[in-house]
Amino acid sequence: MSNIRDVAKIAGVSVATVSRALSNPEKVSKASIDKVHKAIEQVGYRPNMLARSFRSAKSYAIVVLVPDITNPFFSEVIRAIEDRAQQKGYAVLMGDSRGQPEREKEYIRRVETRLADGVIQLRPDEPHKTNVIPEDIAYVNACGCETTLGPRVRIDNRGAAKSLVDYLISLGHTRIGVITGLKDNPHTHDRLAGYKESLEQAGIAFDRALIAEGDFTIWSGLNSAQQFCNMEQRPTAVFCMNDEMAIGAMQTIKSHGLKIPEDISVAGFDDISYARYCDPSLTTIAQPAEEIGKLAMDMLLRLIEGEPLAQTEAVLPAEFVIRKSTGPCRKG
Amino acid sequence: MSNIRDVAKIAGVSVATVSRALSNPEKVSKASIDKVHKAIEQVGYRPNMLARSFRSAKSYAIVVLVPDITNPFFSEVIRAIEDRAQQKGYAVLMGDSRGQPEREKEYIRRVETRLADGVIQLRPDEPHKTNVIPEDIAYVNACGCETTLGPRVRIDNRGAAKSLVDYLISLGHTRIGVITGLKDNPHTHDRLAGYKESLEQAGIAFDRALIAEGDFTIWSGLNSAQQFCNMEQRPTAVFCMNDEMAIGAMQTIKSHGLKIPEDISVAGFDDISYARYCDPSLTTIAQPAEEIGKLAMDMLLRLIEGEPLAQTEAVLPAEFVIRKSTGPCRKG
DNA sequence: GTGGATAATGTAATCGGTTACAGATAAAAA
DNA sequence: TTTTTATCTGTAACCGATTACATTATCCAC
Repeated sequence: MSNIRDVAKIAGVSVATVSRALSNPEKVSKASIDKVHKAIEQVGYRPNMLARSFRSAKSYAIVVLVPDITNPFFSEVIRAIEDRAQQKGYAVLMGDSRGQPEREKEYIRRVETRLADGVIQLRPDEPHKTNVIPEDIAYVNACGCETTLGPRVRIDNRGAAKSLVDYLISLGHTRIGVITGLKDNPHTHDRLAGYKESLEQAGIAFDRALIAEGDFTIWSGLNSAQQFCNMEQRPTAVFCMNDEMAIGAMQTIKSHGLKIPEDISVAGFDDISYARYCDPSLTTIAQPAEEIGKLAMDMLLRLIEGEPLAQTEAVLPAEFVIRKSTGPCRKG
Repeated sequence: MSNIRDVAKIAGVSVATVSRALSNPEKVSKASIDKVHKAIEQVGYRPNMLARSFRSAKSYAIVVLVPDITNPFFSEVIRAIEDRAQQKGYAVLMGDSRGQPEREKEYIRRVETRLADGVIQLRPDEPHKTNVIPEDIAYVNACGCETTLGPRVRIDNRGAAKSLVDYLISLGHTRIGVITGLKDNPHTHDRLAGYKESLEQAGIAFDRALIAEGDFTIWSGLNSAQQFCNMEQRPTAVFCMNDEMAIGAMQTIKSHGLKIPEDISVAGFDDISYARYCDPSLTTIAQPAEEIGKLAMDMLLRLIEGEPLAQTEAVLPAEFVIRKSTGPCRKG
């Protein structure tokens, strides 16, 4: 492997000139630049970026901490982050924590040990209580909630949930079931607040029996819907806190011989790509995954560069997408 | 930021002792180790891994080159790769090329410039013709085909496709449509070969009109199925070369008022998680994503360590999963 | 007590870049 | 011509670890 000194020797200039020819060409004469490039060509020189990073004390890499990369919503956000990062010359380290605090810690350690310059977290919570992110590392939460601390990008979960439930109520539904995420997940909290707000505004009493706890997996949607289907007085609509659970719920509902939306309306949250293609297509809240990722990356870059943030919180608009899985209440 | 010299000073030992206490504790006395740890605690020292990587000329990172991270099959493989990498102390750099050769090149450059120690490619082709991967970099293809060069992990695409078509034929189908991937994709080639082999063995003539070219997206499945539904003599079964296209095709077929599998059977490939939950659930070939990822990572590690590979090609078994989207031919 | 082996430690070179500083050259101004 | 200024280049220190090599301390055998 050839290094900068080899190139300098061949080109007949000093290492400083080679270095400058590559990173500050405006400080070097055209003649030298030509000689340097010719020499680089000749020996097949590739600068050792590890050395450069080491010297400049910047790794030009960031960590994306995500609970589960196979979740399509997360992978869309990651793609957007990666896109922006690549534009700015940064690499993205995958940090699939699988919900395990130790793994999360491991990745945060990468930042502390200078292998990455910052972290974007794709989880609504603050890092696990035992893994408080050190004050001095650059950090942005890209899946924030109302209660999330630190710089964050989020949508108005409560408002989005409310508008969705408002719509169901406008269709005549009064018994509206909910399949939530895990109880202590802030998204669950915010979206449930929107649900309650909507009911209250419409003068409909809150019924604990209509709340089923899921965990954002298809599987939990399947199970929770079971519970609704077996009730003597079934809900006429079900609001699922993500699309995966809605897809699972639809499966269960159909297997009970019930029709969607005639017997039960179903709505989801996120607008993953399958939402459009399931049967029936799913009414849902479209999160702007692309913008979330881009904006989070931009904020993190500012933090890394030490520039002040224009805003520590960005609330992006979510779009309400009406498809075929919701319809008028038949039972009046 | 404190460095190893600060720690040495506080602990009252030399930097060499501190370094050894951390990486070769068996060479240091217990007394020194204690002093070092106490000092580390005191100043909040975190070793600069960038310096370590630089010195040891290893980045302990690998690049995963993937055409599209939002593809659920890829993200499962990536998760497995990441899992193994983390176990072995390696980081995974996301390389979402979005099919663009320049981006792919950019990521390969990261390896050449020592920012990563190797590459795992999740695309059946060799790197784009213009981006030949240099001989001297550690490289494994995790989505290989019969024609893939270099170390590779793959399934028997041809055999899997054949067994699937064999099954359709055993159900009485003789007009079996195919929605392929892009024409020049090696997977398309291998799977089509399996299809033809099966037909030939059953004495069924190959009919060009039953082949529709897709591109592995849901959207292309939707469109290609359109073509089949409009034929005067429709196929009674459709083999889609991945699950996304099958999901799209089912959508189109149902929208034409046709029943699956009564009027048309549909089969996919990959067994992504939605295959089980779409309506009807999808008959498909389950690729062992987990094993593919793990094995590819293990092979790459051997290459990085300079150990010889036991085998340059690993062919893993694929499982044939029969669900509800396929049934006996009614017209037969 | 002496010699030799073993264990523990320290000094300083080293990895491959970047960059402060100084020196050289050339062009412009006096 | 001399001075000033701008442009270009080179020397060498530096980043923070690892590690070869040298040194010292410790222990055991004879």
